[in-house]
This record gives sequence, structure tokens and C-alpha cells, in this order.
Amino acid sequence: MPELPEVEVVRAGLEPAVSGAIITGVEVLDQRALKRHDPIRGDFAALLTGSRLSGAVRRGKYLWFPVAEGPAAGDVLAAHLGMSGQMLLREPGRDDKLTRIRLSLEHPEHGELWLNFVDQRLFGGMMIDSLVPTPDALPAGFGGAFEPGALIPRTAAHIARDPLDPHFDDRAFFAGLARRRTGIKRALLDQTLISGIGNIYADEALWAARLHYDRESAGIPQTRRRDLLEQVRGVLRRALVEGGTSFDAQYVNVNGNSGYFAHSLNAYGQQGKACPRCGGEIVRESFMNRGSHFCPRCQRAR
DNA sequence: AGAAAATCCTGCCGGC
DNA sequence: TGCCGGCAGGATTTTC
Repeated sequence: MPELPEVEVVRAGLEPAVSGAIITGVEVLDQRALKRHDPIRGDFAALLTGSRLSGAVRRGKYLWFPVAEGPAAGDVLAAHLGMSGQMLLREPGRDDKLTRIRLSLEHPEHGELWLNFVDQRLFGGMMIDSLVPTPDALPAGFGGAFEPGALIPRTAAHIARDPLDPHFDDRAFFAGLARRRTGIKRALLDQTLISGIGNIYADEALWAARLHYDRESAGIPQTRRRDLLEQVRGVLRRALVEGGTSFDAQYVNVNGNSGYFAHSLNAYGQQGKACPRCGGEIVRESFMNRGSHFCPRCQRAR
């Protein structure tokens, strides 16, 4: 599933292609991929056609592309990959199965490209959104060469910074954990507390921190909270270096290639295998409508 | 108000 | 060979 490392790989791959490019054509092949777009602001294709994009910005799993010129100038093209979304850069004429939205790009240096938004399960989507000030008045997210400034898409404004953001508030995160009387994994998956973590990296970070997924968040000592955040950052950084996790050929980068972090997983999807740390058997339990993978021997409930 | 459950969505895969 | 039930889990909405 696309989580922070996968979305960052996509953002970095798109950055050189979209920065300075003009959208010359928009084809919405499945309207459901626009489910977050407010039609009152105007037709998606009409707003976007003729627009020049200035960069690619990410916070957590949210992506957006500021519009510098054209009908949507001052607003952004926002995208979320959901469960199975992909953004593929292709030679014009090269279609992909399950393409829901296609953007034709004209870049002053790189020429013409297709950007195919592919999404099997339709949990992801694109929209035109407006910018609002960030609650903390600090830069909105990570944009590579593009400096986003203190403006964030309205629909992403409620999301916390991600743990690789230099402005991430460690203390607010620890305070949030101390306040929550719920399982620690629920807290890690709460994008308003910490963004960018999904099921894979939650399980991996909890394994690394030797914490059971359903241990009460508020009862975890401060030293272990610190360690958990450290493990979260370590897992996300390592996955990013490996190009993300490709599981069941679900996630690919903008060229359609897989990431390699699946080979480095210690807990997620490893049920039945030996825990790499203690040799116990990794088990999978159903929790929050999803699988939780952990080692019952070195991740005790209490 | 905070926590938990319900909801959306469909291609793929294993089993028969 | 072909059908079909089950599976995957992001974020939002609804319920408790």
C-alpha cells in the first residue's frame, strides 16, 4: 500500500516531469476517481487544461501540484493514491490498464508525456483544491526543489506533519500518545497525530520497538515513546532508500518499477515465519479491519 | 468528545 | 477450464 516512502518515490519521480509543464489535455475515464473534487468550483478537465504546474509537494501520503498559470492558477491539483493508486509517466499513446484519469503534459525541455493515474480499487483520486495557511505557519511539506511556503490544500490541512518533516513536532506527538486511551497501532495510523504511516510500516515500527499493536498508548513510558518514534523514522528512511515496498505488485514508481523493501520486512506478511530477532513465530491477527503482524514472544501485550 | 465500527471499492487469486 | 467467494486496507462517515 502506498505509504510515506512509496508516495515520496512517486513525488520525486514526478517532480522533474511536472515542474514547468503545461497540461494540454485531460481525460477523465472514470468519474469516480474525482470523488473528492467539488464540481461547484468547475469542471475538473476545464480547470486543468492550459494550466502550468510548478512543482510536486508531499505531506505524509498527500500529494499536490501547485498551479502557476492558467484557469486554476493559485490553486493546486491534489492527489491521493489511496490503496492502489499509481501515477505512471508514459510516452504519449502508451496506455495502462485501469487508467482512471489521463493528463497530457507538455514540458519545455522534456517534450510531451502522458501522466496516467491508475487505480484498481478507486480509494484514491484527484481534485482541484485551494490553499489555506498551515496551522503552524511553517512550510506545508516537502517539495524537493520547489519551496511550498506556508500554504496547504484545504483537504490536507487537518493532517499532522510526517515524521521525516524537519518541522514535525515530537513533543506534540508524545503528548498525543499520552492522551490516547486506545491501542498504540491505532494511534500510529491516526493521520491527525502523525502522518505517512500505514499498515505495513506501523507493523514494522512496532516490531522494531518491541511493542504489541494493541498495547494502550497512554501507558507506554516516555523512553519507549521516544524509541518508537526513532524506529518509525528508521523504518521509513530505510524503505525510502530501497524505493518503497512492493507487495503483490500493488505499488510501483512512476516508471512502473517495483521497490525492494519487501525483502527487508521483519513482520508484515511474515506470518508463519521465524522472528528475525528471537526465532519465535510471527503471527497475523485481524485488528481494525486489517491484518496485524507481530511476534508474540518479543512483542508482549503487557 | 473520544473511540470504535461501518462504509466504500474491484481486480486478482486460490480452491474446487 | 471456468466460476466464485474471499481478500487487500486507505480515509471518511456514522454510531456509540
